[in-house]
Amino acid sequence: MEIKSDLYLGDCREELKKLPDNSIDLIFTSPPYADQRNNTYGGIRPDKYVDWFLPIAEQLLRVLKPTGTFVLNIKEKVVNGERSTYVMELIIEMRKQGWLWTEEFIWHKKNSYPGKWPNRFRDSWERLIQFNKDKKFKMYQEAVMVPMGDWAKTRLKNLSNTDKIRDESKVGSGFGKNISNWINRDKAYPTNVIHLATECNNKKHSAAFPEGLPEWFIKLFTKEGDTVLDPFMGSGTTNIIANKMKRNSIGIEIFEEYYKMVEKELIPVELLLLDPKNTYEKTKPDRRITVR
Amino acid sequence: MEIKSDLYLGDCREELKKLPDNSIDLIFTSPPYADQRNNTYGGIRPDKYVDWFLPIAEQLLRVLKPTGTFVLNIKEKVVNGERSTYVMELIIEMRKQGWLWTEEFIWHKKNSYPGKWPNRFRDSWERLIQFNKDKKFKMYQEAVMVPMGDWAKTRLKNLSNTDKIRDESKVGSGFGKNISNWINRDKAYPTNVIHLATECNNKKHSAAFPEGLPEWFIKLFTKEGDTVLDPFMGSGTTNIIANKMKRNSIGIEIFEEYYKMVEKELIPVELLLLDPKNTYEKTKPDRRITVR
DNA sequence: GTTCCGCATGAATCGATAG
DNA sequence: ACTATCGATTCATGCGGAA
Repeated sequence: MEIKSDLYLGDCREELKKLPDNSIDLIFTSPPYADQRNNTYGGIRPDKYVDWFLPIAEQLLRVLKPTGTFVLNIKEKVVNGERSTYVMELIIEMRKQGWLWTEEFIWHKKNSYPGKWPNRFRDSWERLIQFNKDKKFKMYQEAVMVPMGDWAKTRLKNLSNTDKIRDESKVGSGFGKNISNWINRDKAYPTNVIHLATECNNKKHSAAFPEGLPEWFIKLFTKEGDTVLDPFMGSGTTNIIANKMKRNSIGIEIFEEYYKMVEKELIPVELLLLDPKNTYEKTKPDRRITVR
Repeated sequence: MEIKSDLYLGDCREELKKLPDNSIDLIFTSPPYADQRNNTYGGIRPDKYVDWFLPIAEQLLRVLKPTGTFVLNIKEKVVNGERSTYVMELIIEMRKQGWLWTEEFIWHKKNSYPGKWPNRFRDSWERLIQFNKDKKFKMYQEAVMVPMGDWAKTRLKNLSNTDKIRDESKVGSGFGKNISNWINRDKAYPTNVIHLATECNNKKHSAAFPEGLPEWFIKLFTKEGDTVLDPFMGSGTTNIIANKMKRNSIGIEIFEEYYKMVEKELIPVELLLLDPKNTYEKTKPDRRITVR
């Protein structure tokens, strides 16, 4: 199977128009938050945020397949001691465009930014808002099942390495055959709370979110050969992970430096995928998501 | 110190009018969620929820002290495959009444209700929305501190050079007050994500939330002798915990059976408090909150 | 080779100071 | 009065060098 990654350099308000209707299976993106990342999209003011995002949301609605899903990672900032309301207003307005607000997942960031203030604690969670075009969307729940209970974990630890390799060589289809007989009873469906630490220490690419985050949603909402879009590509975490998981990916980035960086990283990944010996699972077994 | 608990039997839309202005330090409540508890508040439909709640919110704004806090425990239900928007609309409308939306805490329910749906996972979190009347409200952060992570113990023994450098570069006067913050510190401030299991095995009453939840917020926003209000008392968890923590409490309940049940439970608590040997801390040391 | 330990830093937020 | 800039605060994580 040939996996493609298409990158666009430019403002997604324009670049999105180049994509055909009903062509995307999953949109996973983290737009610049209000007054954040001022160097790229010019620091959108909280009170202008909804107006700025709505035309983009309309394009996203057009390019998404009816069975597809849009996952929006966002969090409102504090202004003048209060949380801004632009995220809630955005959800209400996007519903008027025709989006269905299916669910809100919580990303719990265990290592949230430190600080002490007289009137508030550290903010350690972000929203992952799931939108759909249609009530009938595709969801592969089995792909993100997690081991149940502690004893299951210890037994997994005691498995031989060969068992682990065989296990992990079957991505998307759950666990490997040889242990599936007894592990099957001990898998549970996850919840709508996702525990992941931020990667604040990665020197190569300091991404807004850890790889595990797009990985989880790509597993849940797409299968191999599907197409993933990130209109605010940034350091390209979504696209790189999508490619490693054998999904086609489309990325749009306004900032040339980021664009070229991602381009450079995606080429080796593609060469790697062409070699049948080098699968994502064998070379990077440690990339498995840790969701509790 | 004499601790009182006043219970009102009736509809809080009427009963709240009996309370004086600016008299409450903390309102902690979990109102009937839309389309539930049909026997009491008549099963408020999601599309009528905001209209139903706003007059109550106005009364709450009136009775709350300017330094007080209102914590609203709520979660929107799924209607027709979509999350309802009434909670978001409520926040937006309450701000127009004069409420400040200070923060949104997440209650992560570790043992959420099991279940499986084709297009959705278990819902394991609820909103705890903090409203205030004024930017200057009272908050006793030290009361809810949690044990620090492991690294801190070793770091406290021999402060790293980084801390000294960071300190000196900013303060200039060497390690003075900054270091003293770290000495003798084995606790850290919590975040805005609260981990508590739901109480699934409480035989007497099926409360909307575990005792630890009101306990945490009572610790955080009140001191002994303050007054806590729950206008939707239900099984009285908030009031009973408040009394055990030596806070005055006011509860309003529309359903007589609940009202009498709470009344019966509160009397023994008050007798207990009159005996100087029986303090909350001595008799119930295990009630301390477990938040991670 | 493990394990241990030092180290840098992150979608943050507040209050004071300056224009 | 209202906005822009700046310093101070503080904890979990993963890396790399040391034991």
